[in-house]
Amino acid sequence: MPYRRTENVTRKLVARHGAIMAAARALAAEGGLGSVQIAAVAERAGIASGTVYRYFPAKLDLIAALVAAQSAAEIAALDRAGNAAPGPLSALAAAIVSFAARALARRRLAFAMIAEPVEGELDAARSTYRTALAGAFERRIRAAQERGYLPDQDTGVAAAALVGALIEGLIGPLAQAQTDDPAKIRAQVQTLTLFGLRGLGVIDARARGLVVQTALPPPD
Amino acid sequence: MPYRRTENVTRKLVARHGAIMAAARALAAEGGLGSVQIAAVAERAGIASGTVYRYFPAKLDLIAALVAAQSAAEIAALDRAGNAAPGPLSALAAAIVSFAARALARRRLAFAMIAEPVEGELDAARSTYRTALAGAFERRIRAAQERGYLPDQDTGVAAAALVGALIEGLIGPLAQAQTDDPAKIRAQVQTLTLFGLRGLGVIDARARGLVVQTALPPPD
DNA sequence: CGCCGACCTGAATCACAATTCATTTTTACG
DNA sequence: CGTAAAAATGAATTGTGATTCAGGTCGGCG
Repeated sequence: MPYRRTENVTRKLVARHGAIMAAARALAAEGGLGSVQIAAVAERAGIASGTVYRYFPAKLDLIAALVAAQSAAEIAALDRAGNAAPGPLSALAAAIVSFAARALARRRLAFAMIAEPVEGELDAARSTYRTALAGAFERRIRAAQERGYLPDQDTGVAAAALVGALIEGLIGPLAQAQTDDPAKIRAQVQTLTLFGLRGLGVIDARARGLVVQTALPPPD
Repeated sequence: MPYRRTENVTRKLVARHGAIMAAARALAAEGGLGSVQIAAVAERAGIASGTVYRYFPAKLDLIAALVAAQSAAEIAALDRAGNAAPGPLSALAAAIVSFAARALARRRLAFAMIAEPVEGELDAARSTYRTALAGAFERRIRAAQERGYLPDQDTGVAAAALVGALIEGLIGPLAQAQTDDPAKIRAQVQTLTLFGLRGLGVIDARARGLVVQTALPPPD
């Protein structure tokens, strides 16, 4: 048996897988999912285009992996923020603010992941993310509702509306004119958070101090 | 002068232009903008693919025309609904309900027009629609705000959030599971209208009777 | 050292639609 | 009818990227 996959080789393979993902992510962050082309990814990762296919059977799988990773990271952050809050309503507010602030900090990438136009098949990969995101918010909404903090409502539709309002308000084409001025960003996040909370039925979110500290730019 | 473009011929040309647009529209309604392919449009319109190019210099122009027509029709309907209302807030509510009900009645087409993923260039045509739509809502919001019916807020961001909430709640991937049951549809429209009005700062939209009659399916 | 198979390479191939254009058909009118 | 210009046709061309694959390279091991 003249060949055996040693630890050393395995490490190298894993590193390459990571390099491909990182290259794809970087390209998406710069030019959107449309810029994630095999040739470009390969060049960026310092390998030949054919090599990409030794790690991902097709481009679609690469994109799917990218979206899944990003999705998991965002939802984890959002859950973390919520769990650190004292009550259901402030958990909801924290989740919203967390999502909004992170999305704004990486507008292009966030847009690519969740809203940017791409051709058919590819989109299926992303709807997973939207669904997961809405699900995460829906859990919070339901929790608050059950304890009487929110009026009765269809939590599924409400969660979708919340996600839509955040996406469109933050990263959609309509918000493209925004600057990088931190004050403006903070104001935008507050406006949206307020909109979302009010929409869900929170009576006076501002007075209740739910919309206070806009989280700082995320780590990672 | 052996050839002159007669009235008769002109009529035929106009009819063809219309047939092409109609074919494109039908395809978009069935399979989304991705299905709007020159060959398919031509076949549907009963002409050869090359002929399409005698009416539209490029596919992009055809799509742009399609979106523009649809956009104008939707915004006109929305304005009409608003103008028929007695006050600013009910105008806003009427506009929202109008948009929501019409979109639900033609979910696929509405989605194609405003939210469905498509490749780059093509999307530029659509952002016009989103912008126009947000603008229409923003005018209503500002009017209500000026007369003290709504709290101070960034009307641009608020309008975008409203549009986002409606789109995502109505026709986005998250809402795909909806049935055609009229009762459910009405409930969904109400939930979203309520969400939107509350989000904008209307204190008790339901009690004020703003969210009452969900408009019947549109004509056209 | 030398061999083996896993790995990598990147030019060639394939797929898919938009777009072109040489030809054919239609229309108007003397 | 015959002719000229406009219109229409649809097969061929083009462009863009994904995907393949016939070699070349590399790491481990006897």
